[in-house]
Amino acid sequence: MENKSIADIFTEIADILDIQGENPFRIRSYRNAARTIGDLTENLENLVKAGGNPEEIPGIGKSMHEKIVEIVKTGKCQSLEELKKKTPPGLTELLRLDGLGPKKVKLLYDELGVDSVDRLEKAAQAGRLRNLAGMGEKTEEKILKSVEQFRAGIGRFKLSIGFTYAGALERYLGDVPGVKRLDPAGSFRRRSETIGDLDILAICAQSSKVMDRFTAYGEVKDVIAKGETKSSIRLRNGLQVDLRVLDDESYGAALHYFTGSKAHNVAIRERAKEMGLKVSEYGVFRARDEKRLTGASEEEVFRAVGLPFIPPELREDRGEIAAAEEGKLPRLIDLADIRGDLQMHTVATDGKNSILEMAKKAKDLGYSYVAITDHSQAVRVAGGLNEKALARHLKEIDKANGEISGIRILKGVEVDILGDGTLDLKDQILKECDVVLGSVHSRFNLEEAEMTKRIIRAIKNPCVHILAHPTGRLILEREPYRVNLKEVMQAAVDHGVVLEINAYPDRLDLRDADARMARDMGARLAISTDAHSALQLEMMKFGVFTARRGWIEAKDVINTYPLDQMLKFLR
DNA sequence: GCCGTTTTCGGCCCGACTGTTTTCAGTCG
Repeated sequence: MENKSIADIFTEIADILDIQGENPFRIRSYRNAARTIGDLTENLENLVKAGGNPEEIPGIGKSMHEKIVEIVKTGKCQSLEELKKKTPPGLTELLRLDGLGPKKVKLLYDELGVDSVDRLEKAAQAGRLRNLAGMGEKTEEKILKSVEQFRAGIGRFKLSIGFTYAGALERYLGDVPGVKRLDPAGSFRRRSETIGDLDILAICAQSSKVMDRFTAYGEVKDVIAKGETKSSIRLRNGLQVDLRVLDDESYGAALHYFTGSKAHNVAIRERAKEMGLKVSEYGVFRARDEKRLTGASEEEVFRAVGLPFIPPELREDRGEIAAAEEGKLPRLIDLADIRGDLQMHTVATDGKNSILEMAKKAKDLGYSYVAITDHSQAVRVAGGLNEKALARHLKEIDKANGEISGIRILKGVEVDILGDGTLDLKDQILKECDVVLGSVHSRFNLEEAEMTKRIIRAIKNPCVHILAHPTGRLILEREPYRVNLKEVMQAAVDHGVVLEINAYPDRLDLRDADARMARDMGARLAISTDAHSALQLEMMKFGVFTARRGWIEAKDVINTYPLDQMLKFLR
């Protein structure tokens, strides 16, 4: 049983309770629990079976504990089954539609028997929604649009897509006269691995000018709303972008507010309330007389509630407020701390550039070392190398080192971990490499115990330095394979194997919360791009973002070390 | 349903916008 399945059950309970009009705070408890469980590294089923106590997890109390135990034991949750009897499960899907909340979903079901997206669409097309209380023709139109949107399957976007458009829009809007500031906020600013939309904040003397420019952007498909303070557009690829124009004096409060996360904001506001303050997107106010105290910068907002500045990547209500209060915020790693890149591919296998071209680009990025790590033979589609071919390739690397100065090219390989946990190449050739990455590219469907055993066997091989993309997931495309990550991490710690944060924007593997757990267990990390072209070496920033979201400091990451120290660590 | 250096009971963030309304409910972030 995966944690995600347990979290999904709690989310469904929350959705149904919402539709039934239950106590909103009870609903929030379920949603909070679902979020917390989704962030856990440790598998709850294993924890329960090992006699651990889920109630030690914040937001999990007696009732949730009992349900978790029940779900782990029976695969089901009786409370949810009871709820489903009264409210058809199809209704929760309707909640995913833009503009539809619990009240309208209930109304649609009670009055028209709508219990699916299909039926909703038919009812709307037949003009049967406009007669319902609180609905009219416009609502009907909006719902039809939402159905279309839903069908298009446009949900979340990888962070890298956000970068493409945030950058383009900043350049596009930046030269509008009167624009003083532009800041993308939201999950993008928190460097969340996926984003639902893009929020851009601006200070501009004449807001209508920047709004006009914004809604005329070349990639616009629809203008959803256009006003003096807020406009929304949808791009051709489905991404919604909001632009808000704000005042100087409340800019910091707004930036904090629109950066979120929602859970972080709630926690900050609760804290403010206890201090007799009120925090909103307009500033920090004294509660008793609404006197405005501050709000021009984020630093001021944090100071007003007695906290140092909390970096956006940490604002997930994962303990950052307590840490800030105790002066124990981590000194997060920066891109500038990175001294080398320890995974990349060349034309020898499935890369686009030569060894030298990769090294030159890395040198331009300011690195002092790179490891060339082409695939081993098992990865046939990539033209993986056998022992002979790798031996030749290593000679090529030696040669390339003679043709470039100012950067050291390390000899490496990404060797496949075969189904039984043995490696795809003989130890003898692996020993000639400075950097050996072990990774899984096949047989993703093993049972958890078998996969765990397989990977740990590879970790125990003294030739392996780094476990690459440890969970095999592809964001929005492929779930991680089933593996007991905590056991893998412990094995890595015990055998001095480094765990990778793969910076490829489709992977980001380990993910943030898991990297944090690994570090807490004493593991070292490597942040590597897995670049298949010279240009892709620039993706390092995505790995650094992930590390920052995982509370990682430079000292936890071996490719922030000078070459000698890094090599010493690998050996 | 969760939680507690004021509390084991009584709290639980805050405001804008939209569309439908004669004063507001619902949704969203």
